[in-house]
Amino acid sequence: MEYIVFDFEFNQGFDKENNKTFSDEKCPFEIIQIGAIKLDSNFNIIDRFNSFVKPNIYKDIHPFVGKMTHITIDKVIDAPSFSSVYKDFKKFISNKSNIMCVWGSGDLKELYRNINYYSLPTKGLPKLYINVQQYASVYFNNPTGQSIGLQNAVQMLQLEQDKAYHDALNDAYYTSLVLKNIYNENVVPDTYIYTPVKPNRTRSKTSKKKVDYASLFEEFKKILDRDLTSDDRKIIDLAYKMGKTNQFLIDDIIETTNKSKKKCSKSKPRNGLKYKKRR
DNA sequence: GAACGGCACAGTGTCTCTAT
DNA sequence: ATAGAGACACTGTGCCGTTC
Repeated sequence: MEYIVFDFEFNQGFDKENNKTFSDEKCPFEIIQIGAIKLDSNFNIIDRFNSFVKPNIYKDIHPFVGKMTHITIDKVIDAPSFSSVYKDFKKFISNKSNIMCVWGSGDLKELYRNINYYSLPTKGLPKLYINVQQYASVYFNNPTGQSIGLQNAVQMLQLEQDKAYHDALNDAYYTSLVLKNIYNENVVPDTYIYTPVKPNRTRSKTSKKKVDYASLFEEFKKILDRDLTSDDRKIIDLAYKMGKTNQFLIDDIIETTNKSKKKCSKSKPRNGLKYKKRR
């Protein structure tokens, strides 16, 4: 039994004319590099895989991706197609009973999404996988819901960092080091079941509600029977948003309605202000 | 039977983090 | 920049029991 630790670099669509990111719903992240490390059962490196993938969905490298990964269009333009690299990658995996190891579950999801996009067969891909990030978060006692980054994990383990991050092969290498260092009997492979993201679960920009400030200010103008100053507008805006949080409702008011009382007893009280400015 | 409250649960929105 | 996950807070809804 061997471990296949892998990592991908992705590209996204970028509209140069309008300076905007766009995405194909079927495949928002196109794989442009596959890097992998093969480990034996004692976590010794026995093989490596590294290949760029010629972009087909998004023909240019997204500036954000280019800046972070240092991948330029020149590096990938003559690279083999995804189907060709995928075929080689499956050869590298070699055995269906090997265990796939990945930093976060996102890479696996995107792998399957890319495979589905090109209608390629998944037969031969191992079903068992280890999400190293998940186990690392537990290992470092990260608060629930807060997953640790790869670089942080490597730093916390005081491992040598002689390779650049955000390179598929290097990141796979660092992931394999982390796995080797945190591995214990509690680290058990899980079965990966690909579930396509339901479009209605993702937040759509069109359904997001906006505050009708014109009507809101007009209403206050009528109530106060005067024009509003810029300070008035700021206060109204803030009060409107804070009001929606119910943060200044106190027990006495809550007890008047049983429904609210129940809700408050069920929910943990928050500390401090509930209203925060959005990023 | 209608109205209401208690309760449980599903759905939704927000925040914060990660990934590229 | 966008996408996604997980935690949490809150809302809506349906079922059931109680009261009038």
